[in-house]
Amino acid sequence: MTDEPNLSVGKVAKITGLSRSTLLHYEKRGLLSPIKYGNSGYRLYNQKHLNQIERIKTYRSAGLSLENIDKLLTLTLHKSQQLLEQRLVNINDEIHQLREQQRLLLTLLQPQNKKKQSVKTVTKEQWSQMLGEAGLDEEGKWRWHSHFEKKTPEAHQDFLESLGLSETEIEKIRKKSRSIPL
Amino acid sequence: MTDEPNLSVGKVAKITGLSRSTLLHYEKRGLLSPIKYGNSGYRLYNQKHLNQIERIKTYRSAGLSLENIDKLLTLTLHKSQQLLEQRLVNINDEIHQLREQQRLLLTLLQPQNKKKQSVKTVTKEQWSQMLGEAGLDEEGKWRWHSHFEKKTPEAHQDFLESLGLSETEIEKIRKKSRSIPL
DNA sequence: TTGCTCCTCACGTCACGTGAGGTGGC
DNA sequence: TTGCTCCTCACGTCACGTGAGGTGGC
Repeated sequence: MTDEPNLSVGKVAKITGLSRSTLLHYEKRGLLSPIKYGNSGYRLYNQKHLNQIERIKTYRSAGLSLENIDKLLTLTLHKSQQLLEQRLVNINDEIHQLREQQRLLLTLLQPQNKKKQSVKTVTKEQWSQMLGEAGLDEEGKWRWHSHFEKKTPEAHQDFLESLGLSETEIEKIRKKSRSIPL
Repeated sequence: MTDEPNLSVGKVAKITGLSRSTLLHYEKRGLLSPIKYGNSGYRLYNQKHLNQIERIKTYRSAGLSLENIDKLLTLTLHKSQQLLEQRLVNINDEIHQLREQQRLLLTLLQPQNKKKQSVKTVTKEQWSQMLGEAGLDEEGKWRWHSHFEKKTPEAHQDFLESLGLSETEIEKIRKKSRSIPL
């Protein structure tokens, strides 16, 4: 029950699911400071180290860099939140980039195959058709756009981008959405 | 009008918008073979090289690795397509990972701020509400799910994931979607 | 003594960027 | 001769992985 260090790297590696080299890497980066003893240089870890490792793992699985994790482990709560929020923004950018890459690939593949042109993506036409089949007429569709735009404008932009529309086309739709009285 | 090599690295860099080091890097990786002349070792590029560079740039902006680009420049059309399609699949995986990271970050930020919990993401409730406001009743919403599921099942899965639903919840919705007669 | 775990370098990965130190052409 | 561009290494980045070569504990 005491917190005496009694775990070797190998054991910690097994417990945490990380590799030995990863553990040593975190140590070199200053994120982890196990106790060394004797002239053999063996490392010993205790429960606090395990907790620290779990925190690091959580942050890593959110895609944060070791540099930022280092800050998160020491900074104030407020600053930490800013870092996490910054990461959220970065993720949005990354997703946008990937979507653009997808669109480019689809145009590159276009000439040859027309059948499965949209692997997992939906086109504007398909979307419109589905809303129609569900029972919405043109006016209903615009009411939907309008609510979407009013409630979460950024998500609306995001959604339109996911349909592969150009910026000018998106702007048109959003403009019209805003002009409709609710 | 002949295709004599007459462009130096610096000029090619300016024309293509790539850096000198990038050009040299592509050369080292075997993607580009400018002509060297004299004992000065100066490189000269011609129009064919410029075309090659444009192809490389296109593939790079689709997120392909230099290794795969090397293959794309030599392989058969069929094999090339497979590589591009593989990249499409990878992108989907990457987007899914980023979405999971977003969800994790939101839960990490949750305790403190409840107001802007969804930066650019829409929740299931919001979505349902918007469809309702546009004029769809419960039955209409399920008709919509059903068409979505039938037309593009993978995109349906993708969409539900983007709302932050759990796998089991998604499976429930898709199952119900499939059971509705169109 | 035999395994097993541990240790410390050091180099490789990926797509470049950034110098350092030196030479060629106008 | 002065700039300007060019050249070839070589090392740094990011988060580790993979040995090599050697030592400590049961």
